[in-house]
Amino acid sequence: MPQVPARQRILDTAFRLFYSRGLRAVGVDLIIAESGVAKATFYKHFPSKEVLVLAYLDRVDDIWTGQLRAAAEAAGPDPADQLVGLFDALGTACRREGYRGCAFINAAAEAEPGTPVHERTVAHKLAVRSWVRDLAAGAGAADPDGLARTLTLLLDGGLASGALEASPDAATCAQESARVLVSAAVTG
Amino acid sequence: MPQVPARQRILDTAFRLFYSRGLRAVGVDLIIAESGVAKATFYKHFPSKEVLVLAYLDRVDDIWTGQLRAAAEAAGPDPADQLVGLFDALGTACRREGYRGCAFINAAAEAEPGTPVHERTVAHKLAVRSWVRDLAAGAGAADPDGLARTLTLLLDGGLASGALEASPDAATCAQESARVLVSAAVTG
DNA sequence: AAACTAACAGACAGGTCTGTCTACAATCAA
DNA sequence: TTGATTGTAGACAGACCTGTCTGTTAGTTT
Repeated sequence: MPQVPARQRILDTAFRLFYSRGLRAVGVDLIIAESGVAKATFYKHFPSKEVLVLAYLDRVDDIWTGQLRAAAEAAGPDPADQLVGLFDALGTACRREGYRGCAFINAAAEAEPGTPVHERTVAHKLAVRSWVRDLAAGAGAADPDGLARTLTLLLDGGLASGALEASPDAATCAQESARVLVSAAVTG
Repeated sequence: MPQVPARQRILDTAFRLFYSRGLRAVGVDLIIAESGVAKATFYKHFPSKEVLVLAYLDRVDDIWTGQLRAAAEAAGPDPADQLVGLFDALGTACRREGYRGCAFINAAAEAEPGTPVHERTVAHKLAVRSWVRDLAAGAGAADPDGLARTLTLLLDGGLASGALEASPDAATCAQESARVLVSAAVTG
């Protein structure tokens, strides 16, 4: 009896390899070898590589969304504080060993528009922005939509920059700018 | 006598295909076929695919840097106006047919850290930020470094978002935020 | 005990990738 | 005319890709 089920081992390995090396750079043979699974087992759980990629993206979505919400809630009950606090998740991510930016942005860069991978990325970004917009509305922003757009721009910029230089300066800078923009949008 | 030299045809084709489909998705055979060139000719001008990719990135750097400077200068002589005006280049880019985001960010997503392609991307982003910092210093910002960091975050965020939804809302929103942040950083 | 399930091991097919190679044609300068 | 340059055309090698297939082993259920 395996300590960890085969499906889980495949997904764990895929998560690590896809994120650190990219989708096209990692073949199923490598995932099969590193997860210590038989090829037939792999294709039983994931009928094609694309299915595995989508499962990987779904897991990333779960994790990242959870981290954003946790960071926001840790900032206290005030939605305006939460809008600033969510950037703590960005700082934590940038500091993490092996950080390579946003898995969704990276995936979209390898997928053509209209493909499931690309659309999953669009859906993820829309969901995050929608959540930020709700916070902005709760904070009493004059233009919740605009504020959400701006803050997600900063967030995506920080995610993209973090992939290039591991310095967390971008994250703290994004957070400071968020503080300025939030207070300007709420009081104004 | 060919109207356009072979080297130019190869580079033009590579530019179009690499940008629209990604580096790994486009093989040299496709570039050779679409540029109407013999394989030996291709490898005479570009000893390896990576050399061609770097030449592609250099061209992107030339074009994008030129567009940023032109947009900045079109905003007038005041550096503070130029810091806001450079976002016009982002709006123009997002509106362009077949826009797929920042070629450098996309390239970095497909390249491992430490590779020439990745380092070329880092160098490009540093060069842009250095130029923005000079503008910020000229505008009399209290913290030119921080302002440059913030504005390039917005810029990269806009470039990344634009790859997902073709709407130019992100660009105008980024510009409005830039206006707020610049005036806050200059007067403050 | 027999049947079923899940997993293992790995050969195989058909395709694509990069890069090298040979052979041939056109142009231009000495 | 001869030779150098630049190009075309395409076969080829060796590696890697995804996905299918056969066959074996171990544990569970009936």
